[in-house]
Amino acid sequence: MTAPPAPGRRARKKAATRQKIADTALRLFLARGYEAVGIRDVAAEADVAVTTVFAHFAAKEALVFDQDADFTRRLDEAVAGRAPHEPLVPALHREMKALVLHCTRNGAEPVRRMIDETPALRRYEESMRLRHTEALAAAITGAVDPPRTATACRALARFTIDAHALAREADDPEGAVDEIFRMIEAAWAAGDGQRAD
Amino acid sequence: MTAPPAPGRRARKKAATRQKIADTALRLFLARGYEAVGIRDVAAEADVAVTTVFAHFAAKEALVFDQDADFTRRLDEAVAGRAPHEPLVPALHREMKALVLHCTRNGAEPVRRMIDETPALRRYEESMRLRHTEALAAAITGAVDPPRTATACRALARFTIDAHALAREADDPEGAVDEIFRMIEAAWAAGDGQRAD
DNA sequence: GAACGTAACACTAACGGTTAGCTTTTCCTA
DNA sequence: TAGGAAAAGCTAACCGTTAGTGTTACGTTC
Repeated sequence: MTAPPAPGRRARKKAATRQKIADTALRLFLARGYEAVGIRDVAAEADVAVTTVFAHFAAKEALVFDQDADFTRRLDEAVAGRAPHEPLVPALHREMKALVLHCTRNGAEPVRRMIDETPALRRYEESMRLRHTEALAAAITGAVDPPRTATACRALARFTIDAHALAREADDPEGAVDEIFRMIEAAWAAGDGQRAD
Repeated sequence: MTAPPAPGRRARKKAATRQKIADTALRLFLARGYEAVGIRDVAAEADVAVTTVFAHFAAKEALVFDQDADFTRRLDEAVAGRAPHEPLVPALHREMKALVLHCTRNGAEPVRRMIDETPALRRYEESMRLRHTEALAAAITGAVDPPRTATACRALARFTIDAHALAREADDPEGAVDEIFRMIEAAWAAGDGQRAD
């Protein structure tokens, strides 16, 4: 789907630079603390110019959320690419559970702790969720049959993304996802009396 | 509850300064655009020092969201101060409808349009919602009887705040609140099989 | 394979939000 | 009325971010 056709030296060097920046940044952040490390520190340690850092990452916070880029894509596929006549909510449930498992795996705890302790990173994560929510709402609106109201579709999108946020903070993330999706299932069924205008 | 005991000249002057800053800022923002107006412009036009602006407002974005400060308080009261044995969700529904009405009243459209058009303000609003969500979750957890799981309480808090966000973007805000709360009611009832650990 | 177009990167300088450090003014209160 | 403290001012800087402008290295085309 997103297969690299033929990387080429230029593309490989670009990817390597990006990776070096991300690795260096994460290492410094974990060693000295996110706020104690400046962009200029990262650039110097990675041996690149400050402008190069911003050519690869839109903001300082984005250095921390490097691998979460395919969040939207995976949810889109779970919605649009599900088996014919497979109900919508269980498909979201399944994919969300996989995403939560992926985010709570071993090795991610120090990063997660740093995010939880840093207001700027929490804000950034929440703004990422806002983007994910809007993308998911569009995917749901286009994929639900028979159609539902725009408000119901956008509510489902928000509730689904909420499940991710809530699960990450819960003691038992997997169990939390299941519990929340029981609630979401009921909510989705409750609005079923109404059809899209 | 938060009655000023005896304002005193100092407190009055402080409030006046704060008000002058907020009014000046909003006027300049609406006249020239949020991003085109700097903090130094606001300070100069309000005839105060830059540091004084930040003594009253935590950030530039907070200048726009001045009156929304009692959001948390109103929801808290709706939860904790509701009539004995009044169910939780209808109380939230009622208060949220009032809040949405208050935010979509005449006269607020230019500000709302500015917020919608400015990414920094949208991000800030979402981070305010994060705070509101946490406060509401705590209030719900302490007020629900018989107790429910922590996850269910926090989910209800998030869904409630979602209703606010969704309603503001909907064509018919009041109708959207009603529709979403039908979903929330079902979600809350669905989790009722489980009790707090 | 030589020349051209361009993507990636570097460098400098600045802008704008934000804060620290310190002084001055103004009010409260003992 | 004197002393203390809150409020506001001033200066200077920090830090994330961007614009402007070259410079290098790769890809492509003849």
